[in-house]
Order: sequence, then structure tokens, then C-alpha cells
Amino acid sequence: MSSVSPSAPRTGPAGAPPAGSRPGGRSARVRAAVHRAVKELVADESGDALTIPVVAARAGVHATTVYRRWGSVGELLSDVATSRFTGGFVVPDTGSLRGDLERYAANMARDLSDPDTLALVRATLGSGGEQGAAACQGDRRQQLAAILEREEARGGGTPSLDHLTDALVAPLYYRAVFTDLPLATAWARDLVARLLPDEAPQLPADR
Amino acid sequence: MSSVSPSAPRTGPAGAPPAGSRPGGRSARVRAAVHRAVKELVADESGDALTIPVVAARAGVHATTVYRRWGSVGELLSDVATSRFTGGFVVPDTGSLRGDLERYAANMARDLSDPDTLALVRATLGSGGEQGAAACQGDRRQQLAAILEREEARGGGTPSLDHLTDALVAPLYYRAVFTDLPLATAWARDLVARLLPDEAPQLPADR
DNA sequence: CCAGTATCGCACCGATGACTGCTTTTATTG
DNA sequence: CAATAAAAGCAGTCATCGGTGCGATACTGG
Repeated sequence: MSSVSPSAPRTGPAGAPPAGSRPGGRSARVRAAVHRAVKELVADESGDALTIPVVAARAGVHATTVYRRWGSVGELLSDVATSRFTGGFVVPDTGSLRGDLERYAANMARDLSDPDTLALVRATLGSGGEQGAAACQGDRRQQLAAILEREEARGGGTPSLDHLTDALVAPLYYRAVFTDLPLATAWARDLVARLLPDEAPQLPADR
Repeated sequence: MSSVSPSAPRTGPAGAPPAGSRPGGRSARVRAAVHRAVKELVADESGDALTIPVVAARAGVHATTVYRRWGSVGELLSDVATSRFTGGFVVPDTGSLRGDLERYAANMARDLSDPDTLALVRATLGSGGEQGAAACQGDRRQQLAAILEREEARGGGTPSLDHLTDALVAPLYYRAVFTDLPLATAWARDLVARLLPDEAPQLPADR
């Protein structure tokens, strides 16, 4: 008998700067504060239940505001995850497919190695449902597609996007989320090596 | 100021039939009822918050019982996930590594395709923390190790367990948890094919 | 069949989470 | 600079979650 709050005005759909209304200073500041509070609380992992009042209190914002802008913890987490995982890092351009992928995989590995990030992913999956799951991927697909497209323009035959996801993205995410194995960059490079048979690796030293 | 309940007697560590104490009729029945209630509630996905009182009510069990046997929602979910994912299906034995893996991957795909199972995984990840994540894997590693060991006894060189995880388990889980792409058995077979180059597939018709 | 004990049900309490009108502040627009 | 409307703050209500002490119950071993 809950879950639906038919009254909330909620102008913007809780995504980025509210569509056409008021991107002004305060809203943005509140949004940032809430986002940071969520990240911190999720990172703390004190089993603090991550509830709206707690988030609001830590953000120095009134709970009402959070209730109105975001409807529930799930939506809030999805929003945070979205802005955390989209536009994050730039797509590498090393000149070769292998180089791009190795760089990209290494970036992803480093990103997912952060315990705070990992906690955010888990929490978002837990209460963000289908939407939250999507949010945890961010641009990944577009970014990989861009790499692939560039390589195609360059000439060579490329693996499909799905194949790439299976061979690269999936192992990274799986290890991070489900196991406690370390996400070494050497291992990430191995993934690329298995995906692209033969020929020597492009990046001798990492970063 | 929560998370630790120093008083609870809690004889069995909330795992399977209580170690040496009392596997008797009622306890087992209660346990089963609670487990089923959790599964149903998680499956319902009504955003019902999945709280202890709610679980207890649906199980027809008093909340106190749940509080005492399991300490928190996280532990409860971990327990349910563990018993859901361990000893589930038998390790296939088709006589060849490829056959075993294809069969195993297909089973896993079918298993993870169930929306209820998926919801359980997500919820467990969300509030079960590290332990919950481990619980979602069940015997997978041992089972794959068994398949590998059998193949080694048979003679052939086998891929490493980690490699197997990256190439098979990870994509399955990733697709299920993070995307809404279907987990077709044909695709699962492709995964095996990419893992084991050359030679024709062993199972012409599935199941 | 009986004693012993683990386990469950019941009544109860404090704390706090979810949600709602109303007022006040702040950003935009002319 | 003034008017307007959106968004945030405030106070307060209601439901219910988390947790405890005690008595009743059912399982186990002799």
C-alpha cells in the first residue's frame, strides 16, 4: 500500500538538470550535496540502511526535498549511479583497436576496483531494480561502439559489440561484483589478448 | 548504533540444518516457510521494502522468530540465496568437456532467466554485502572444477578455472543482472564455442 | 513415557521512516 | 528593480520497524 506516491509534483524526472525549468544555483547545489551524501553513506557500509532521512541529514538538506525530487531510495540510487557512470572517462584513442581496448579495460578495472564504487553498484542493483541495473552501465555500450566504429573506419574486421561485452565488460563486472578477486590490469590485458588472438600487446607499460 | 545484536542466543549460525542441535520438524518447517516468503516477496517486486515483519507475516511466522534466527534482512537474504544456489542441479557428465560445458551453460542460462531468481540475486547483492555476493554463486566454482578435473583425468588439456569463469559464468551473470537481453541457449553455446576453439559442437539438440 | 531444552508465539515499547500542508527563500523574467 | 513562480525549509502526524521479556509448545534423548 505504498510505493506509489501519486501526488508528488516533481517537475524534472529526477534526471540531470531539470529539463526546461530551473537549472539555477541552489537546485544544483542541493543535488550535488545529496549525491555526495549517498556516495558517502553507501561507501560507509555501516549497514546504515541508507534511508531518505539519513541521506538528507548528512547532505544538510531537508528530507522533504529529497522526497520530492527523487521519489524513493531506488530512484535516488539510480540517479546517482547514472551520473556516476556516464561521461566519466574519455574513450581512449591509441590508434589501434587493441590499444584502445587495453586502455579501456584497464580504466574500467581501476574504476571498479574502488570499494566505494562497488558498494554503489551493489546498492543500486539491490533497490534500483531494472532501471538501476541499467544505470550502472552508463555509456559503456556507446563508448565501446565508438571504439569499434573507429576501427572499422580504419579498415580491420572487428568483433561484434555483444562479443566485446561478453569478453571484456562481463568479466570485469562479474569479478568486481560477485567475487573478491583483485582486478589487476595485467588480467584485464589478458582478457583483451584472449579476445584478439595473435600479435603482441600494444601497451608495454601501463599508463 | 545497530547492526550488532550481542544478545541473540541463535544456536545455529542461520545456515542449513542447525549444525548439531535440532533439525527437527517445526524448525525446518518454519525455515522453509520463511524462505518461501522471502522468495515470493522478492519476486513480487512491489517495492515492498522487504522488511522482517513483512516477511514474517507472509510466512505465517512471528517476527520475533525471524529476528532471532536471522539477524537482519541481509543475513536472511544471504541464507536464502545460499540454499537456492547450492546443490541446485547436478553436474552434467556427457563424456566430453565441450558437452559438459554446453549443458552446464544452458542450465545456468535457464536458471538465471527466471525473473524471480534474478530478483533474488539483485536483492541479495544489495543488502547481503560481500557475503551475499558469495552466496549468489553457490557451488559454481566447485562444480566447474569438477568438470575440469574429470576432463584432465580423461587426458586433454583444459582451460584454467579462472578462464572458464571469465568466459562462461561472467557473461551469463552479467547479462542477467545488468542487462535485459535474453539468455538464449544458443548464445550460451556460442560462449562455449568461443572458449573451446575448433571442432563441432557436441549437443546438436538441446536437452 | 518422561524430563530437558531449544524454539516459537504473544504483548509490548521506543524510535524513526514516510509523507503532508504551509511558509519562506531564491532564481528567473519583463 | 519588481513581480512571479519554482524549489527548499519547517513542523507535525501516522504507520510500522526493530527489539525485548516471558510464557507456551514441540522436539529430542534416555
